[in-house]
Amino acid sequence: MRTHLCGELRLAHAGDQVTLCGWVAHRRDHGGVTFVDLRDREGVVQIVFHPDDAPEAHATAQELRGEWVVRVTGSVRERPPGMANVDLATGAVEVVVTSVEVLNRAETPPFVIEDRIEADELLRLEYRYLDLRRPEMTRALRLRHEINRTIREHMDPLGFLEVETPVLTTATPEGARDFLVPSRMFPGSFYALPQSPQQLKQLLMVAGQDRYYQIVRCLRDEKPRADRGLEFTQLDVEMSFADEEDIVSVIEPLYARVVRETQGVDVTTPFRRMSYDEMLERYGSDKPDLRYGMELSTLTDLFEGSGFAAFAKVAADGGVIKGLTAPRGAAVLSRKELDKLVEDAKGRGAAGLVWIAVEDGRALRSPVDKFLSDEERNGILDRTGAVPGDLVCLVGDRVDRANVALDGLRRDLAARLDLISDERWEFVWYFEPPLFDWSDDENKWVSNHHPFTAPLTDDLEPRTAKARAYDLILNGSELGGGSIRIHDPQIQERVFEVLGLSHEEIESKFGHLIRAFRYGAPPHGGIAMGLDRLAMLMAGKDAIRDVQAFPKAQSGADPLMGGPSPVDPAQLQELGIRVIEPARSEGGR
RNA sequence: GCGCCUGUGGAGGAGUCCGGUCGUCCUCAUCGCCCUGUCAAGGCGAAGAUCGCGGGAUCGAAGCCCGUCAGGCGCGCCA
Repeated sequence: MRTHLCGELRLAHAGDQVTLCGWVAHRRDHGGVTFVDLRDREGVVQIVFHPDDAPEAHATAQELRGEWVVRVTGSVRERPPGMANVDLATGAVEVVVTSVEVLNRAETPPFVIEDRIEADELLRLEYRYLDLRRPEMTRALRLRHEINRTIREHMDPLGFLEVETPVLTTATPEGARDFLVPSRMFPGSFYALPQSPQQLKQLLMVAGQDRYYQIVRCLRDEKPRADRGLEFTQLDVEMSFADEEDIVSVIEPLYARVVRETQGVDVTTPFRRMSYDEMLERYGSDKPDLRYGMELSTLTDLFEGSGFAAFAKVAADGGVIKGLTAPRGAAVLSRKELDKLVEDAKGRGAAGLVWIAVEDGRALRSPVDKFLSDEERNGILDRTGAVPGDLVCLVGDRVDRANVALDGLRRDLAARLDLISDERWEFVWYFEPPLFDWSDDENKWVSNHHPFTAPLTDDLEPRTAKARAYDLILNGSELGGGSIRIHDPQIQERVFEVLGLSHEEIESKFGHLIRAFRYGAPPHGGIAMGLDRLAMLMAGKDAIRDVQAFPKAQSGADPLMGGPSPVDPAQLQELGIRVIEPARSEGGR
């Protein structure tokens, strides 16, 4: 039907006779000569209709409207001198049309199909098939394709087998809320959609499959965010006879390659590494953005018995005084903005925030300056390294709350002070996170990663035990994480003990896995990497929606297909399901 | 579950604090006419809206109050 693609034509094609198919992106009618920008997936090329040379085609060209689908035949020629369009990949040439055929007409689209037009998010989702025609969105789809292709090219020679795991699986009590699928064959019972193929990939290791990977859809029925949806895709990996270094040595070159191929940037390997504790100490976060500095300092000892009562009390009660220094912050931020920082810190749960503007001659300007001794003033300057023009922000609170507040502050200030470079790709691993977390809700210890995560040492004291787990962070986003798994039944038993699980619970929740492990489980470990987020970062976007073909709205609704929707009563009958409250009235969407 | 922001011709925005002169304006799209080298073409003209929805106070509401729906961002939740 066609000989070439619109977007592929170059100077080398000059003189060629071509037939193209595509959508009318723009029509420029000069009364005589008429130009049309013809678009397909590969790009846009200018086609020219001359009234004298091809009167019939030119007449048809007058009728053409935006998004009509046409097929044209003509010859490629170099554009006349001075007429080239350097902004267009095909801009050196144009196609002189001899005949044109309208394959389909189109209604006027609800928004212009152009990158620079920012239509309403909802409208874009409703008409996703039009939104995806925009070159920017086409690029996003291609980016995902390239990432997937790169993964397969990387994993195959390393001996990884791509194995599919079921979509209909079993509800797990741990972790996120499951999406449930009612069973017709077993009325009253439900399948669950996978939150991840965690247990299945471990079973594949027991099955002797050695190295497994899968690009797999996972689903979690939790409130979506800009960087996390109800369904998402992960690169799931599991390796037998593997330790941390084996996992890292598979993932690092892959991610370096993705950055090289999609950004044209060489990132250095090995990636930076930090212990979880060090990361929290230095950045107040388990996913710090290392494209800029502003590391946190701890000043607790400086305020023991201080004249500044608020900090003295925090220090006495076992809290911490931590802070960061915003370069040029005092020079740039207004008083109003400084007050906003305090409000934001409170909004993040901290008791408050103290800002200290450093002025010339080591003088300080701060609401609390009058409470500080000279020793404290000098201590602050020395410990933080602040120089005139800088802004020092201090938070005194329980260590977790201080970290949360300062992490948020650090991110906000970096953006406000323009410290973030779009061209830097700062990977960092953390290792040795806590094995357990205390759950206030359940009033017991729970697994930080999951119950099969191997402890770092014999220490299983929940307050201090560390895990053989790891996370990879890029530019302040968590890309993924995993762990070395327990293969020793006795250690597994002790972990279950800490988690307060009875033998009955263990049997009902994890019986199949435990049983499998009795038949010769190899030492193994793995990792799961979020691909939506990776694509989002590589595309320079703020939301994973922008790198998904058909995303849902934040409510979980699907504006394109109209789901979720009520179903026919007969369908419910068959499943043995009665709806208690009608989900939502008609037209409520 | 909670907090914040948004909703105005087909699209994006201004107008909303401080009610009357506002269904007023800008950019794009649409329709018509003109134009033989533009490329976000240009010129002239036209059409297009119960200001998300419901209620309330007011002589009077796009604007104020209450409720509600939808979208976005965040907290809780979730790796």
